[in-house]
Amino acid sequence: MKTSVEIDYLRNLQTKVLSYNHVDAEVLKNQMQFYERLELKKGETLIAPGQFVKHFYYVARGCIYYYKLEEGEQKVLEFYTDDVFFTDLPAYVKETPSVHYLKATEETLVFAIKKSDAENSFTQSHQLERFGRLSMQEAFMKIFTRVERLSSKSNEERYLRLLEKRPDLFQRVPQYLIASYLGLTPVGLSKIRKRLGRG
Amino acid sequence: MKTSVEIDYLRNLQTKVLSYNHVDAEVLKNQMQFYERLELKKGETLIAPGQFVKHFYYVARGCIYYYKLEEGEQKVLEFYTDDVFFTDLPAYVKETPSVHYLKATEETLVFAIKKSDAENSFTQSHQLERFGRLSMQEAFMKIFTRVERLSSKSNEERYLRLLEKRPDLFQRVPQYLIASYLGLTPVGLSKIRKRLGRG
DNA sequence: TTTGTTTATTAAACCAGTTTAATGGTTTTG
DNA sequence: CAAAACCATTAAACTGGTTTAATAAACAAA
Repeated sequence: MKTSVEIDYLRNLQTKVLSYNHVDAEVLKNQMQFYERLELKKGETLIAPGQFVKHFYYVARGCIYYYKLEEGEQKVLEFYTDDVFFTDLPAYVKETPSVHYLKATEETLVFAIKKSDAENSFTQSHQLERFGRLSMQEAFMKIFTRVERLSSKSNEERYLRLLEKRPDLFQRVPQYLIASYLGLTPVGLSKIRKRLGRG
Repeated sequence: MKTSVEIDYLRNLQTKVLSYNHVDAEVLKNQMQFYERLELKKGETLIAPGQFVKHFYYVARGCIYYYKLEEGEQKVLEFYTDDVFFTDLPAYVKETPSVHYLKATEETLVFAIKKSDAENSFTQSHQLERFGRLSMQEAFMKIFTRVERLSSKSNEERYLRLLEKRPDLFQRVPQYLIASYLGLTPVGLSKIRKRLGRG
């Protein structure tokens, strides 16, 4: 599926960066040149265990899921959908082989910036360095609220919250991946849904 | 308890900052002047629900636990012990009243920097801004591995891991707080310990 | 010292999830 | 279009935790 006139996704990326901190137009424009466009088909893998993670990514459109294989079971850590930054941070930061997968659940457009380019631009621009700090801070806060919910809410409450906060996921992602994300088996999630009358 | 010659905790704090990024001696020395020394007695509260969180903190010595009251139950999110940074980040960032507690489990020494001072120094020094980014990145990675364990390890495995990684906690913190941190009731943790032969 | 308070353990009943397996519906593909 | 692959649901047996309550042990205070 494609709109007749393609959206300017690079512009969205710029807007995203600016939402964290002001960056001079020239610096920002220059920064955009480092981003490489990548189209992923449904089911295509961006990162697999053993690989080094040399890029930071931005999902322009589509959905990437981040998971790990634990005793043959997929354990979903996160879904990255339209207009967010992501990477496999442990491997990216430590420059060790990944133990995770990053895979598209649907046709997905991402932009990728090389680690060396990203780091150079942080060094060259205090504004971009701040963008880096604030975006990392936001990522921390998101995952923090997740830990908070994991430690104080029931599975049922977390299911209901996800249904409310990210209803789109239930359309675009198979239920067994959502179950895994919620820390449940597909059977367990099905029982909860039954109990709630298919809420 | 006190050593005959008091340790220079401010020097430890400087070393901590430098472990993230180089900062010119003069800038760092100047930065230290913003830190206010706070001594907390056992059980003393640093932050309680309803309060605004105007500082970022550093535990020089002792232990602070970070928790929330959920239907009358303490839900422990983290223990901050010697030589780490912490604050109630959601309230600090959003400047809304806290919904958490930060409380000392023992006699604790903390250094506090006002948010306005911290932000000014980030603006004035690119080096400090980078320190901010990298320390936030480290915080993210720590909490990320926690989510990973919560979603793929059993309670028993998480108990054993905590025992291995932070054995000191079991000496200085009551077991029911550790149980809460692990997402268990005190009874549940006791059963696991029994099963493992008081490992 | 004794008394009161806090903490850890145990037991028993219970429950929200798991595991395994079978069924049926839906989507993909040759 | 038919065949194959994938996915959600259900049932039944099971399990690792919870809840509640009682007991014991450790600690603090007077």
